[in-house]
Amino acid sequence: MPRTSKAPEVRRQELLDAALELFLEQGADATAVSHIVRKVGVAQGTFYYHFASKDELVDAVAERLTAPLGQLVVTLAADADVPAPQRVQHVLNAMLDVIASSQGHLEGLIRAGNEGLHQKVGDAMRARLQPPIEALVAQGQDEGSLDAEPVPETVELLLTAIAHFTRTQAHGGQPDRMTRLRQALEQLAARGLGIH
Amino acid sequence: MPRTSKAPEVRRQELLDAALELFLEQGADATAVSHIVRKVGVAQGTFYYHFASKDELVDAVAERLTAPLGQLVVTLAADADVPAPQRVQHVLNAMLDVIASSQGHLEGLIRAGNEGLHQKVGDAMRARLQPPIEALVAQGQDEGSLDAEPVPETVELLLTAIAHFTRTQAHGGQPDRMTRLRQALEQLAARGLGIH
Amino acid sequence: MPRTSKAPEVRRQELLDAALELFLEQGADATAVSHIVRKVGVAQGTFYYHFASKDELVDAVAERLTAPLGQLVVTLAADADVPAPQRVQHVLNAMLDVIASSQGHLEGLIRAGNEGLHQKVGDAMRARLQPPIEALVAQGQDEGSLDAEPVPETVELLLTAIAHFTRTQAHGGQPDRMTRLRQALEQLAARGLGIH
Amino acid sequence: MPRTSKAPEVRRQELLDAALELFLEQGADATAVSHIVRKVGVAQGTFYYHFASKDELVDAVAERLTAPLGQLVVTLAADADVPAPQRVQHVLNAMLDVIASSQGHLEGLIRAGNEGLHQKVGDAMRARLQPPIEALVAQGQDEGSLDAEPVPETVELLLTAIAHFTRTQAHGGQPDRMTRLRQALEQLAARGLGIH
DNA sequence: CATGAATGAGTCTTCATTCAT
DNA sequence: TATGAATGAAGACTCATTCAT
Repeated sequence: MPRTSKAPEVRRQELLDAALELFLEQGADATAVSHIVRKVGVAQGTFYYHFASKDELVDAVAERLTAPLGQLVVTLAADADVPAPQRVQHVLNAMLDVIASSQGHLEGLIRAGNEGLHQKVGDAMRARLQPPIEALVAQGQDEGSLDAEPVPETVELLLTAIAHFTRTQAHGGQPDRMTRLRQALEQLAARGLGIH
Repeated sequence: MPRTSKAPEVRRQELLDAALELFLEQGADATAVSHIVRKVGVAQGTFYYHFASKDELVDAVAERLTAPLGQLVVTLAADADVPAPQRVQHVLNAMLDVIASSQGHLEGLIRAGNEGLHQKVGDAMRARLQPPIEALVAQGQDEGSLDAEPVPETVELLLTAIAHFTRTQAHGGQPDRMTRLRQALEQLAARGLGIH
Repeated sequence: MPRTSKAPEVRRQELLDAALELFLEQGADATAVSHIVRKVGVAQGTFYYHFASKDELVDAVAERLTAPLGQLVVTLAADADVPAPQRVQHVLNAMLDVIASSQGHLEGLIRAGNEGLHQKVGDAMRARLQPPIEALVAQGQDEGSLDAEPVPETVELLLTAIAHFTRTQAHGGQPDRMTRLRQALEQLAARGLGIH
Repeated sequence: MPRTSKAPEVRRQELLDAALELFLEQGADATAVSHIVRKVGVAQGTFYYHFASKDELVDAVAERLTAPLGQLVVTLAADADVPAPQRVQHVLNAMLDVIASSQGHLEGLIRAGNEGLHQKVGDAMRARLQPPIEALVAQGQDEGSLDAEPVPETVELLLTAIAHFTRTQAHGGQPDRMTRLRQALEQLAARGLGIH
């Protein structure tokens, strides 16, 4: 009942935070708008002042989950000081490291009932990572330091392999299993991109 | 309201058929049990006489979608007359051919709201295809005609790449796009498995 | 469909009233939530805004049916100006009077299909009446003006006899039958408590 | 599918047995006809060949639960060799003994969801026990060895007290609690019937 | 006597969304 | 900006009962 007014971005942030937490705990489908507002301590209507629909919220959450890794990749992929083949390895290593250390979030993301969000995050991730990596590989291809024809599709396929790595990690893959999977992945990338 | 009795397998089949169709049209989540029975022309209770729950039905549908390709792969992968490396190519070709010609089903499968079924089919597919292909690759590895260490994980990753191919096809990928993707996939497989 | 907003207590009251009426008419089990909301003229969801479940509603109704008699007894049993034995008689008389004049409600309460509510009301009633009466009798016992060992259990049994009186009244017991039953009950109480 | 034909009474018995067991385990309301037939191993329709409705079955079960104690009481109450006041004590003792040793059945009977059956058994019990006991007390009253006016109603009230004893036992009353309750009950009966 | 597939009305409950204040 | 009561369609599932064989 105390009517607490806040700047729109702040409220939106609060709602986003609460939603993310709940989504990871119980799945996005299982999280009702009423849960979210209760957690934040605002009225049901308030939610719809800040988001047009629950769907918009889900998109925003997906976007947010995607940002950190995306930025990291962009940064590393653009590091002109490093030769393309090595840069690819750097990017790949960094990604796998981040993923390996994100089990917390990931576990929530793949829980039953979270298929929708899971898919959305996956798509957003792919869309975000494809361009910088593709550019990097294309450069290597041009220089002749890499050999991966056709470039876009090869990168695409490797990204799905990484997504699978992520999913496996999320499902609580055993350490040794993850190690072998990483080994397979790195080898597949190296061979697939013609890195020697 | 006229009471039409049929053998359980027949009714079950009818329900399965109707469900599959609706799932592909509007997604499994969006398809209510009531829709299915209406389509078949039986009472709601009849559904629950033949399936314990909607979930059981979804599983049955997933199983059904998965069976044909699964059997094909098993058959080809076991053809001892062909050397392992070639057999791998055969299997891969066959799979990609089947997928390329299945756009109808696939399109429905990946529609928004079908994430659950999509996931289930994907999992079932992976579970089904992994063993025969893994065995085949392992044999090649033993013979020295292939080089893919570690075998299981490498196969795993290639299967996810195939899944991505499937998804892309499902999303109505343009012919030239599909061609390049197929090219990339075949090259990735060949290199990843050490086929020369 | 015109949207009429009311204070929660008011709406809750309306729903409670409607529910009570329907429960008495057709039994709580036979009364669907849909009946109640139809009667009040609100949407189904409105019910669940005010009550967490049908069960909570039933409890609230039971509580409500139980309150008046409970308060009366508490008041009379605490009247220190009257000697314990007489006070017991007062209390007993008052209870039987109230019961005798409540046929309307009672009849509905014991109808077939209302066993659940009936039981709940009975239990609530016992829980409510036992303490004040037990205290009263214990006091008489201490003073030596009553003789009822063991006190709690004796009171308990007498309360069940009263419950039976209530049930009989509810079942439309004939006046002369009720008279004799009351006579038997008063005598049983007097003798059982050692009142001379 | 093997069509096993049996004498009607036998089948009825089987169904009755299964039903009783299930009722005590999970409550009569919670026990579907389908559960019962499954347990017996017959088809759904078979049930309706032997019972007109589920309700009739419930009645039959109630009747059956009621029989043993009923016969015992009839026998004891008619034992002309014993003076009425003592016979009353015998009957009371026997009843309480039986009840005290029947916890198994009783527990099931009062479980949540069994209110209907519970009520029915209670009513059947009262109807069965009232006549012989009333006759016995009336005889004592005529002889002048008892003093309980009015007889029928006094007996009625005592029977409800016994029912309460039963319920308490069923609810798993602690031994000392049961002892006190029994003491209170015996005293109430003795005093109420004017036995010295 | 028995089968068992079919019926269909009915249950409680959930939840994204709206709107008057 | 915010409130919060109200909406209403929709959902999965249960179960006593029937009936053609």
